[in-house]
Amino acid sequence: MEELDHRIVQLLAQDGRLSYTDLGKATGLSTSAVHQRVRRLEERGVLRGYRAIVDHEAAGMPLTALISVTPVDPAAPDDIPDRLRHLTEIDSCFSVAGEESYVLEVRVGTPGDLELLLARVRAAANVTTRTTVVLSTPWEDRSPLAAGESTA
Amino acid sequence: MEELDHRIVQLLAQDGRLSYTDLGKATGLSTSAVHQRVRRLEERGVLRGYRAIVDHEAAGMPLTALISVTPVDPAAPDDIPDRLRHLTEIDSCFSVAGEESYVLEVRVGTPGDLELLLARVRAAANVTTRTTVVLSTPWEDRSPLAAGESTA
DNA sequence: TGTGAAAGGCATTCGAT
DNA sequence: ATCGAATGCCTTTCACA
Repeated sequence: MEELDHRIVQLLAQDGRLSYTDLGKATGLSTSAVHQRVRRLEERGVLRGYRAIVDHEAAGMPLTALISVTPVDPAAPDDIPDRLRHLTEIDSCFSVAGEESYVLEVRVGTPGDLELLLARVRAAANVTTRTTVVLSTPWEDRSPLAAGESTA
Repeated sequence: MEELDHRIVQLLAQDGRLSYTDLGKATGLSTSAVHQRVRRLEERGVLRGYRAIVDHEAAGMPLTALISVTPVDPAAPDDIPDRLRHLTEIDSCFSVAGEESYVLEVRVGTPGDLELLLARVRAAANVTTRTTVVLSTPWEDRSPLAAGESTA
């Protein structure tokens, strides 16, 4: 990825609503030039979309936890993500190397909600769980970009 | 939070670039009414900003890992997040309950980069680490919202 | 890839309800 | 709180280099 595109991605990762006009000023390109570059970045899948960042506390989901998941039956076909996808409290689902198979990042309102969620996770996917409660989040979602090489 | 605001937040969490016009159509409000509500949600801190979602692979950071961090000296004052903040590969930093003190979500380009990052984490914060490599990510960042209660 | 201009849409403000 | 209208700015497209 070229330096100019890199810059554009970086700026949009910080402020997804930057206008093409401002993006042009920031990069020294014309409005239509940045517009074209952004379109291409979207088509290539580098820019996968735009989202509002919601405060979890304000959204009524102040409790974050990490749930490590192990299948009860290691011989069963692994469709665990499919079995868990309907649980909307699961923010992210990672398949991991290590003792456990998956790590789930979840958001709930209360410890009671977490207890219920764990029961639903175990029931839906036939797994055991090990849960780590998040006490505070010094920072989150900084979306790092590679420094300056080409991946053309 | 009221039902209408909830809906607005949900829509913007999915598409942060939705126009107020479209938001109005989706909620049955006028453009200026949704505009005012969004402004208030931003002021209250419910909507914390807008970001472009960047594909990690395309951004040159295809390797994700979770690093559990334990202080070498439990008596030392805990300024670990401050000591780690400059490491831009760290996407998120969670303070957690459990055997370890923090869990870091990191993105790097290669296993070699991960090795270097671990050395920098240990040196910067005087900690030991336990690393879990992410093999694949069935999904990520769904930003769940509380279902339907009032938090006015 | 880049530019600049033209057209239409949208954000933003305001007075009224 | 909501609406509808008015004004600029912005997006989007197009002809051209």
